[in-house]
Parts: sequence; C-alpha cells; structure tokens
Amino acid sequence: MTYTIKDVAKRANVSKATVSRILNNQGGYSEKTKKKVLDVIQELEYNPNGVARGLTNKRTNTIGVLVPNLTSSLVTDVLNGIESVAHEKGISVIVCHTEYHGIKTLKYLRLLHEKRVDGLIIASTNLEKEYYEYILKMDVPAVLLSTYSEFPIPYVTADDYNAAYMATEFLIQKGHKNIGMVSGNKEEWLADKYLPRVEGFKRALSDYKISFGENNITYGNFSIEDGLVGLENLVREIPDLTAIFTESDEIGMGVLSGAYKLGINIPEDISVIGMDNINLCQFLCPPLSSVSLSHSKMAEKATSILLGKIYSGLAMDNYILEHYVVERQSVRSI
Amino acid sequence: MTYTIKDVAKRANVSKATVSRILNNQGGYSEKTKKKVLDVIQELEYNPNGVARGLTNKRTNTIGVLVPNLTSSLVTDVLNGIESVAHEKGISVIVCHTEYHGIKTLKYLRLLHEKRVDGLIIASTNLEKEYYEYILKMDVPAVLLSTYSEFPIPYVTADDYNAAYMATEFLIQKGHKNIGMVSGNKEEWLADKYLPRVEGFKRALSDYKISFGENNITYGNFSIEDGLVGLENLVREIPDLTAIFTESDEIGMGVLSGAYKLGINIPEDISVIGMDNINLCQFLCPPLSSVSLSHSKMAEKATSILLGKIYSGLAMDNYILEHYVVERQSVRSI
DNA sequence: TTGTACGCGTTATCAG
DNA sequence: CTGATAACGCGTACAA
Repeated sequence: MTYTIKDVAKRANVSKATVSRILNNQGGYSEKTKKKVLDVIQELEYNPNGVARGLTNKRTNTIGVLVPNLTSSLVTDVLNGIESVAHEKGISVIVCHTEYHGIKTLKYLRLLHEKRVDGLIIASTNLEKEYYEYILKMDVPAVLLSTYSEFPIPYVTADDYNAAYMATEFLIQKGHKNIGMVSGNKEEWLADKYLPRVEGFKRALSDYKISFGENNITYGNFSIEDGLVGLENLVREIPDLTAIFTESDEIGMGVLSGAYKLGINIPEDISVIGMDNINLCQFLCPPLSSVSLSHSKMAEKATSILLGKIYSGLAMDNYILEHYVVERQSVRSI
Repeated sequence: MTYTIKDVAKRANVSKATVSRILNNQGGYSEKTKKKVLDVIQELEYNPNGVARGLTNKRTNTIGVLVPNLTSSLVTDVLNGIESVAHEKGISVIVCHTEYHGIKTLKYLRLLHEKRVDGLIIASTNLEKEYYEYILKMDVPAVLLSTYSEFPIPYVTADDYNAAYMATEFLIQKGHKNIGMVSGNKEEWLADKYLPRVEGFKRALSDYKISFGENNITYGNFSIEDGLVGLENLVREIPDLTAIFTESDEIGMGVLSGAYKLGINIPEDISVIGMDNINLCQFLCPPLSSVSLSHSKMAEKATSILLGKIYSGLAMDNYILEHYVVERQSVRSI
C-alpha cells in the first residue's frame, strides 16, 4: 500500500538512483525517463519516506518549539506565527509545553534531540546554563523568543523594560500619581531573577519623582486570577490609588473582572493599562489600553531567522521589536 | 559530539547488538556488561537517534494533529489536552493549523504521511471523502475530535445538538420567549452542512411551542466580532428580544462587548448564554453562563484511545462527552 | 544518461 | 550470554 523508491524504480524499469535524482530535480536524466518515472510515481501515489531521508540527509525538516505553559492568547499567537512561516517552507513543528504536568525543559530537549530536529525555538524561558550546554551538545541552531540570556544565543524579543516604562509613563502623563502594578511573577523571584517589566515600572516612577514602596507592586502566579487579588491588595495598600499597570493583558483582564465584582468602575475610579495588546483587549469591558508587542510578529521573525540559518546558512542576528501604546477606554485623564 | 551506538559499543568492547539490547531492556546479558555499557552511555552522553530507530521500527513515536484555525482558547485547550497525554508517554506531537495562510488539509496530510507519523488526530474538521481516502492510504490509526463523519473513523465529540438544545431550554425555563441565536457559521453553509448547534436551538424552540423565523438567527465568520454584528442584527430584527444564545463563548464575549458599546445591560436588558465554557467565561463582565463541553477532556480522551490503539493494539471506541449548564451572571429570570 | 554499491544508525535474526 | 549480519528506505560517490 505504501510504496518505496524501489517499487517505483522497478515499475519504471530504471534504478533507484535515477528515481532519486528525478525526485530531487538534480538533472542528469532524459526528459523521457523523467516523464516515465513521474507517471509511475503518480500511478502508485508514491510518497517518499521522510524518516529514511532524514537518516541519510541528516536533516529532518522539523523544528522543535519549547513554550512554557503561558496563558492561551500568547501561546496561540506564538504558535501561529511559528507555524505560518515554517509550514510555508514545508517544515514541521513539534510543540512542547514545558512546566505542564511537571515535565521539565531538559527532558523535552532530550526528546527533541532524539528526534533530531533541525533547530530550536525557545520561547519565554529563562535559559539556564544546563539548557544552554545541552543545546550546544545537540549542535543545532537555536533562537530565543520573547526572552534573552547571558549566553551567545540569538534572540528575538520585545524591549520589556522600556515598554513597561512607556506604559507607566503613559499613566503619569494622564495625571496619575498613585499607581500600582500587578505582576504575574512570583514574589520570591524578585531576589534572583531580573524582571524587566517590574524594573521598567519602578524606573518610570522614580524618573518622574513619584515616591513608591514595595506595596505598590503585588505579585502572583501568572494567572488571570492574579488580577483580582492584585486589585484587592492594591486598593487596600494604596490609599488614593487611581491607576494600575498590569504585567500582561490577561492580568489586566483579571483586574477588570475583579473591579466588576467589587463594584469599582473602570476607568472612572481606577485606570488600567495592560501589556502585549492581545486580540482580546478590544473586546473587554471597557476595552483595555495596552502596550503593543506583537507576539506573532516576533514569532515569525524568530522562525524566519532560524530557518534562514538552518537551510541557507545565513547568520542569525538579534532583533528587538518596537512597541507603542494602544489607547482604548480603560485609562482616563485626571 | 553526537555519538552513535557504534561508538558506545566500541568503547565498551561489546557489539552494537548488545548495546541495543541493553538500551531496550530486552534481557539476555550479564549484569556486568550492562553496567559497563550504561557507564559508557553516561560518559558519552549518548542519545539514541530516533530517526534511525524510526526507520527500522516503522514507528516514529510521533502523532500528527490537524486543527483548523479556531479561536485561541479552544485551540489551546485542545493542544494542552493532546500534549499532556502524549508527552506523558514520550510521544511527540506535530501540530498543523489548517485553513491558515491558505494551506489546505490534504497538503498537511501528505506532509504527515511523509513524516510517517504513527497516528492522526483530526479536530473540528469536516472529514471529506478525499481526506478519508488519503488516511486509509496512509494506513495509520486516526481519530476525529469535536466532530464526526459518515466514514468509519472513531470520534470523540460533544453532543452539540443536545448541548445547544439544553442551553436554549435553559433560557426558556428562565421565562424567555423571544430568543435569538448568533451562529459563527457562514450563512451559505446552511444549505449543505449540518449545523448541530443551530438545529438544537431550533428544535428546543419548536418543542416549547415558541414561534421563530429565520431572523432569529444571524450568521458570521467564526470571529469574536460576529458577536457585535449579531447583537445589532438581533435587536433590530426581533422587537422584544430578551435572550441570546451564542454558538460559542467567544461569540458570547463579542455580544457582551457589543452590549457594552451599545449601552445595553447584560443581563438586565438581554440575557446571554454561550457554549464551550472556556476558562475566560468567569472573567467576563458579567461572567458568562455557558454549557460546559470540556475540550481539553475530549482531547485527552481522543489522544489516549489513539495511543491505546497504536501502542497497545486496543480497539478504538467512539465517545460522546457529557455536557451541563454552568450558571453565572449573564442570564436572569423573567 | 544511467546503474551499482555502500553508508546513514538502529533493530532483529541467527549462529555460536 | 554475545556477536556477526541483514534489513529499513533513501542519497550519492563512483563506475559504466
């Protein structure tokens, strides 16, 4: 039912080599035999075995993607971006959700190595030394997406620090002085991880001489629920709170939802601005202002430079995508 | 840098065969050689070549997933469900978004065939004869997810017809008599496709002797925006409209968003119930009532029966998952 | 222009 | 218990 190159060769009265050459457009055969072979291929509905090809070519036409268990919109954006450019070139994508069901990054790297993927996209993951060394060992090109690292691996990312700064500045320029932030990060990470969005927020406040303390920021667990508890924390801790910057739109959505439940009006009582500018923003009540960082564009860029490296030997440069405020109805001037 | 079984064998002074046996726990070797070989494997950080394995075993430990370009929450749910059970067993997942960037299903099937995936999950896709025949030709197990077909391929799906019926009945029992529906389907499909959610809606109305016309249903394009235009259509066409059933929660979200913009209060002016019960429902304003059809559970079920068939030779049965109304604050009694 | 023969890394069959 | 050796399906020097 599933034929091999040998079957085709036999049926066309040529050798496997000839069929192979025709299959790969290598030239060195007459039009006549080409036609004959192609006819047989059609007749048999011959489909070359990619596994065998992979073995000889040392190339599987497959890339591996590592994404943490992010909230849905981001993941979808990222995967859509990656798949759209990969599939256009006939490259398959193996997706691995890390931190899901307790399966760890290194285990996935081993799996992807075993599958002999041609390249790696690592999204929103803190690249630990261990991972880096394993990637080196795998000896395939890799690119970081929405993150960067101390190691010499190219990255495509947004400028989170400055984007957060811009969001905060936007609130300040609208006249807000008592501003809180809801972060999705866990508080204990403050110690050993660099949190660019948190730092950008702090820096904007201090640049504009707005005093603030640790209470101005609440931390969470990367879930929409963070928005609700974050909102509660902030209104309790900051007496004259008028504005909130949320680390992500999903958390912003949580804040909107929490406000609805608590009877707080947005933006009359409190203004809110998010980050990422996911598609949902425009459908929230009220539509959520945000800082645009196109994750699908970043994903496309990351994929195209990775494929360029793998299949054309091009150099991989770093890219930092631009960002800008998208104003909707969740922030008011005071 | 990347060693082969031959390197391991040489270094351990045994034959490739012995290494292979130890690698696969086949027995037939002394503890002593086993230890020696394992030591060498560790030392060399040997990682078996899955491509070569795939060639001899005729098994790639990879399954292919076809998903249409659905809205984000659904896709994420489905992929999470599939990956969680697949990865648990060390199976990789190649994801193909159909109807995206104009790449068609059949092309993906060919690609997955070339990759020699061990099985197929086809989600939310109308299985055309052409696809069915190709799958037959591929000669791998396949399962349909969130859909079913006239062909003998097992499916895991929700009972969309009855779930839609239940949602409509829920509105009726709350006292609503002027009920509209916003469908995501395109109107022209009415002619040649069976739309279970639309039919369930109609049937509930007629069972309860509620008269309705074609104006009670508006169609769309599977986007959140459908909700807004659908809402506008319905309030224009149906004078005393008090409730809306939306074909999906995403569309429900669009209705909520549209209502906010039009100054319509939910549920005071109009009640809304959605379908799918996606995670976002609880964070909408107001939280959206819905009919729960767990897409992640369906995906898990589909995956586990597929893997059961592939790797244990188990039979594949059809499954229809249960559904129930999840009441939140978007529907009121009248 | 075409064919032969070998190698890719692994597993399986047979001998020993 | 262990080791040659032949497959798996394809690409490619090399030869004709």
